[in-house]
Amino acid sequence: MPDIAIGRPPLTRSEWVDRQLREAILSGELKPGERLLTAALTERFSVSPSPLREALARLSGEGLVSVSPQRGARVTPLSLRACRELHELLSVNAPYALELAIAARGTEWETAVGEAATAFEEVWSSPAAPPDAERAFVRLHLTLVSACGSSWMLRIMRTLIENSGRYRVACLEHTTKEPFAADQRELVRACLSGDAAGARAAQLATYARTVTVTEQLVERGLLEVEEASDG
Amino acid sequence: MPDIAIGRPPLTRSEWVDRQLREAILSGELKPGERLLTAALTERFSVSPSPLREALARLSGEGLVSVSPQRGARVTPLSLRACRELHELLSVNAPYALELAIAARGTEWETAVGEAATAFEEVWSSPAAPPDAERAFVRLHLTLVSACGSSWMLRIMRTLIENSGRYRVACLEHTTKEPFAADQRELVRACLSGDAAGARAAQLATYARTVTVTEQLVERGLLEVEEASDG
DNA sequence: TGCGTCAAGATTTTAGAAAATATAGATTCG
DNA sequence: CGAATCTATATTTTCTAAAATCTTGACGCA
Repeated sequence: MPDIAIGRPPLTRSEWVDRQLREAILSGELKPGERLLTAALTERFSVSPSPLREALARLSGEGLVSVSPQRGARVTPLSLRACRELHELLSVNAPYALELAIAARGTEWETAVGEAATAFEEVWSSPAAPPDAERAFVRLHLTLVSACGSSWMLRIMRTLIENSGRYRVACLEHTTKEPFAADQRELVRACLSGDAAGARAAQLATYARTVTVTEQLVERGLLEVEEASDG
Repeated sequence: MPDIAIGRPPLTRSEWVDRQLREAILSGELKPGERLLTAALTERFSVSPSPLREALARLSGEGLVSVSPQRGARVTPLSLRACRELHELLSVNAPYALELAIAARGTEWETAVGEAATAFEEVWSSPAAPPDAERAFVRLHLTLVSACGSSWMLRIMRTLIENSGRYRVACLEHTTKEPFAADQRELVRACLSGDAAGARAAQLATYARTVTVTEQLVERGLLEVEEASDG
């Protein structure tokens, strides 16, 4: 009966497992397509099936894991199609969210953005591991849109950014970070100076880049994605 | 040990409870803000806490129920703010989804739309109960965007439409259906004739109408919404 | 050899009860 | 009398174990 494996439980075990799993998936430790065996996970996290299952249900709702009714759960596979869909949705929603955030910007938001940008810069200007870089990326982007004033928008953006992050991490393992970092620098500059058009352009550039790089990686066989099963 | 209370379980009990709860919430039987007591629900559905809790976790992921860590779950309250946010998001995403669907339209889609439109007309031209009307509405709109080719878009649209449906049901209980029905007729006509601009206009009209009517209902005290708690 | 059937094992899913946590009411102290 | 504390109760949350379901591989038959 080890109290709790490591790190403090946020509140409930279910929530704690949720975060652990999310982190493991986003970092790529649990690989796309990998089966999520109840037995293995209850052992790993020292919890019983109930909270584990609840966490899986939540993650499934966000698209990070896929569950088939009586066949268990697995980390949602990567696919070119999903990559394009996600970034298409981001292209539609993110500019709008950012526009709202910029229009409503205040000192509080600006300092938060500044801090997130600094953290981003520190990680991305050093040879940090892709998962760490991705964490900073997600933080920066969520901070940027946090002032949009719409909790539904935030919910959707969070889901989209997290899911797209899985592709970004994959990209960063095979290509240079520079172009991405440049996009984000421009994005932050534009946001803090109220340049909505510039911000929009920078956002779209990053999304397009992620899709392009992903496509290239798949072409070169460096990234395995789910084969399209139409039948 | 009554096998299963009523109606056949789709596959797992968890899924079955999910659908029952979803239906009860969307129809307004379980009212906004109402507490969802574990004991009461396990009794009502003749299931144990495990599948119930899993269903609640999923519904919470879609915004239909709100759970506070150690304080239980409740039907997510209605609020003017959420209503505006939802329809703003619909205004951004739905036209895009519909544009894709119209561009990719085929005979299969057209017949499905036709059937959904017929079912819609039958229900909306008679004095049916709002929940029945809403079911037909959701079906029609999901069918319309089903051909968009993006499963992520469908996921988001489904969530948005279902949540906005709670406000539509509330509206229909106090106002005439006519204007809404007219919007949908125009929407269907435009879609089937490939008129993307007209379809977009009809969509936006419905969304705007829902927000407007909701605002009026709240003003007149006919609809109770969560008071804005900023602290 | 190829295909359908059947057992054995693995895995998910559920139940029922126990543990942990929050809530409300009564009590005591200042 | 008011505030804080404590106790009893209600509720959520979790665990253990059992039931249901799926998967795998072997066997028999055409």
